[in-house]
Amino acid sequence: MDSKPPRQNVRPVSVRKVTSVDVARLAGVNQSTVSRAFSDDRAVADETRTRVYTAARTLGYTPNLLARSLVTQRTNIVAIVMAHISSPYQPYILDKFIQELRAMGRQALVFTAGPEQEVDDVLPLALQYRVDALIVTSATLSSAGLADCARDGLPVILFNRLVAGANVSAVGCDNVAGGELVADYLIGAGHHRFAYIAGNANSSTNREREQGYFGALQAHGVAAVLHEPGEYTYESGYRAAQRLLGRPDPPDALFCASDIIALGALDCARDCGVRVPDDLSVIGFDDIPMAGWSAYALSTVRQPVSRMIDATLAILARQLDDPTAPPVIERFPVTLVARRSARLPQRVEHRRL
Amino acid sequence: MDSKPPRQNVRPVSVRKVTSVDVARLAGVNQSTVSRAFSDDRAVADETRTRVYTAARTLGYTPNLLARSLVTQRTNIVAIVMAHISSPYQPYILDKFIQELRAMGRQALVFTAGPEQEVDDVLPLALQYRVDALIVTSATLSSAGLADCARDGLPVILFNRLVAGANVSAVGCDNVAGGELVADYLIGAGHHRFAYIAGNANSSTNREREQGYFGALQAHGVAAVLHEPGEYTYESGYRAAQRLLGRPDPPDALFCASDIIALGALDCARDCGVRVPDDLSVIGFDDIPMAGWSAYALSTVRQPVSRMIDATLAILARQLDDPTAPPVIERFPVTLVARRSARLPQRVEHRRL
DNA sequence: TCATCCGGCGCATACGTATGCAATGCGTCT
DNA sequence: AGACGCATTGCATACGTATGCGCCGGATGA
Repeated sequence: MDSKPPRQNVRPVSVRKVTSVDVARLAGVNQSTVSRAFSDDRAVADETRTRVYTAARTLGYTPNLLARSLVTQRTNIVAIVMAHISSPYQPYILDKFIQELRAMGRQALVFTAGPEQEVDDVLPLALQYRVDALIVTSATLSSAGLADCARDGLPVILFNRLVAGANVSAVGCDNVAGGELVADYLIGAGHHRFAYIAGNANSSTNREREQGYFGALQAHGVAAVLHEPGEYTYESGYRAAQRLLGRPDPPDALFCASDIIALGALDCARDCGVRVPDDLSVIGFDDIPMAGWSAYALSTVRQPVSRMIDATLAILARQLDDPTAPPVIERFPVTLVARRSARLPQRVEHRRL
Repeated sequence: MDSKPPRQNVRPVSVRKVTSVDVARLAGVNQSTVSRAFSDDRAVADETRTRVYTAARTLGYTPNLLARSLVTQRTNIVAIVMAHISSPYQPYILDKFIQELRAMGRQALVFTAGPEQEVDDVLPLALQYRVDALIVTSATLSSAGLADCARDGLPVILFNRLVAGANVSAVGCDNVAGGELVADYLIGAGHHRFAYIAGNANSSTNREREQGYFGALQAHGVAAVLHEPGEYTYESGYRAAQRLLGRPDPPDALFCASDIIALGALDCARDCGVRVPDDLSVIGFDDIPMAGWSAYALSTVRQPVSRMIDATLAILARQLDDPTAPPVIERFPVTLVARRSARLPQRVEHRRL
């Protein structure tokens, strides 16, 4: 009775394409009923539902989310655009995002911007897949593409980044306050010769941390501060520290734009025979896991990453729910985690005596 | 003349859904021509093509890859299933995979298996999105789901993992030889009391490395070897080292199943006042970037990661090209990178004298 | 000059699912 | 008893693109 054309498939391997129609036929129902049974539509009798499920199981049916997305106009896919994942702060964030998104029933399509690549280069790719939203962790100062996306109703959320002009949501920490915290701490510890190793110059995080640090130092009457350019890598931190420590007038207090930079600086100090924190205090930013390792015991500024990620996803959910919701900018407070890479401020030492 | 029902959209925000039909209308051609113009089908005149392109640009048209995938039966999406990305060896791999996949014109849908989650749990999700292939980096000994996938013609490639029984492709390094290398090296350095800190017990990498290490030691007549269970984390390595160094008969040679474990062990030794490598030699596996940092200078076994990833993608391309291609298993040789965390073998020391 | 061929394009249909609407059957209320 | 409401299901169509087939016109060959 099966009058299908013989030998349609050339290859013996089962090119199995079980559709809801097949399931419907086996279960003796209409395709629409199968669809309803699988989209937890309550309007289907329990008895029918189980019949559909067993039929689906015997056939090995899996709903095709692409087809579903085509009609529902929702892919349940969120694009995550990052810079190099390699930098050790990113993977933790990425991991958490993926886990949480899955708990929300969404998947993550991950895009990494190459070394010289801008966000705008990978944006078209993401749009082609009709992702529901965009989470951007990549460092960019401005992006016409992002603004376009937001204007078209596609939720865009910047994580730990700020894009000038674009009317998009953003979640970050108070980088300026973090820089100020570090300055106060170092001054309180009685330091006199200050230095800063920068992260990527075109990133908002670097700019803000630098601004807070320099501003607070100036407020305390410190005029001259050494400034070394750099990027967010271990090697960059190492080399910048080499330049600083090789000077005739090396600093005794060093703030690094991120922990990974600070670790490089610490290793350089170690290799140069500079004692930490006796000769040099070093403070980082981010509080990555390695900062707590006893080889470094890096004093650093901690951001509430978990809360920031939760906030990001909350905004995401809201925007997905109501595309007309206005963009939100949330900043979280930071705290200074004192470990052993920086001298303790005087007042703390007094208290200890 | 436009007789569309008025006020279809409630919200003022442009719910722009520009389709190829819209572009076709503006360009004065048929929809199929637009499709051809965008799928580099040569059967379209240059003049027409540019007309289509300009029309698309003015409308802000972006091809809908979901719809395309529905008919072409190809999504150009590859699923990458990982364990925790947090472990510092994974991000580098992930980053490289994503970059290379994009160079191939494919995107990565990343799934992370939770702590207690098996690959089989996330597999259905991946299948629903009709991914073209599956790259699995997660640690699993056996998986019925993977075998099913492979049987259904979906290319599955295991990276640095081996799944018993499943007839799937795999790329890895020679973990057994690596373990042997370490054993020979430590014996050559004149050590007598050996220990091993294991990674996750149910991972093939751990089993193989352990097997090579213990086997070579036995071949050299070493009978008793301390064995500490553990998992692939810094903390686990730290605690295992604590247990080992707290013994009345602590080891003087330690092989850790991975670098991240070794770093924990090194920090524990540092905190315990055990000198490395004078009192204790430590060797890891993987050669993650941190192994080269001067705070650790970890001697370790290096795998040719780049070549392994390239091989993986080559297999992928082949299997996508011809689904009937048989599964391949490739193993790459490893090398021992001698740094300063382990005593040098005697013969080298002799040569130095 | 006519037959042939081919590049270029339109027409129609398929991909797999969701969903509004209608139809059916059953229970309940007046 | 008749009307009405509700639950359940089928029917038909839409989502946006790719592609086989056919048509047309111009170029080429004899």
